Amino acid sequence: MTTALAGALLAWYDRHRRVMPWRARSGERADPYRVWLAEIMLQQTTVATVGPYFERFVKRWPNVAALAAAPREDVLHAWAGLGYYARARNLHACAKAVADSHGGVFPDTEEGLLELPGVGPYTAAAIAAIAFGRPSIVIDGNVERVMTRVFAIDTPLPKAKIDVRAAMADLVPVDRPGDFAQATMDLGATICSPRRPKCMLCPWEMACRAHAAGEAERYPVKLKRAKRPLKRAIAYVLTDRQGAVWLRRRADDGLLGGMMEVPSSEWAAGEPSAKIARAAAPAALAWRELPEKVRHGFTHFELELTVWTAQARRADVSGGQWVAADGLDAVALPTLMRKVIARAIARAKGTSKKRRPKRA
DNA sequence: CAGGCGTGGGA
DNA sequence: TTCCCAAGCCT
Repeated sequence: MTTALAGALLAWYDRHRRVMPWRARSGERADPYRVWLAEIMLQQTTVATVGPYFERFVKRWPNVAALAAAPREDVLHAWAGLGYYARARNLHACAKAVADSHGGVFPDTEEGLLELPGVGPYTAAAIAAIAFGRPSIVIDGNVERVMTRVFAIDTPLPKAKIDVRAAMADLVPVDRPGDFAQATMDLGATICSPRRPKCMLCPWEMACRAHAAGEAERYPVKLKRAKRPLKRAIAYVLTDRQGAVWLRRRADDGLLGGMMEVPSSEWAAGEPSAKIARAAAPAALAWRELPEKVRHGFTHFELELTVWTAQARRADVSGGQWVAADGLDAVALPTLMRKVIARAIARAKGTSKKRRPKRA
């Protein structure tokens, strides 16, 4: 059964369907591998950002078997810059699980999908609906916003998800669950936006209780977030005579897990003392401090790195690896580390004459 | 279960 | 500048 509400949304979706590389054309069956890959990439990440990454991944690894057979380092490297690197580690683990334990075929139920690494409640429901036509209830941030507005749900997030799920129970049309899922997310992304929602264009305008009360923007109700603390540290960029940079791999768990880095002192609240800076340096060398610091925002804190550079011989350090300047694009460097290295190399070449406005 | 976990863009 | 956010998952 399709309710009037769902019908109106699907009609809107049919008129405004957005073309995206991971989306099946109207009437065509979606490829579970592409749906899965896109859903993982889209977690907390914008469509615009994901686009080029998705294209590169499917071109290089056209199916789950190919991805499972790839060295993990290649996957991490291809993911570099996209953020939330646990996704990349889980992506590879998931591909191997599907290839090794499921005969190369994705589970076609919500419960089965939920067992896979990196696949949580949202992603399992989304794949089940979009790739397999299961009538699952798909709730992401967009859907939360849409539904808390339509039904005027005042419960603060994340608790509101319970109420949203209940409100949606009779809403999912069994004949087009995948389209319905994508339609509710598209509605949230394009019409029912966090600020200044375009209610006059919304297929649910007449039904929306928040809009009727003139307070759509008040939903969803959420608690205020604390301000992000600032941490500081020294980052050490060692180069050899040929310009190769000394890198090492971060531990597999935690921040930027499994990715490459330049060494740094402990990331802490205060300004690192000269003593700490020397003690944390990977070798006793003629270090030079760059005048411009590197700032980088993480989800829960802001980081300010002071960059120290030095020229070294390979015998000065052990462990890690030396990567030639023209090979840096070929390793799994997160954006933060690319910024630091770029700053150091620009400085070494004397090309960092970045003009900045004078400050009082 | 609250907090850890990236990044880039828009207001 | 600063804040918020964007198709969440894991522990």
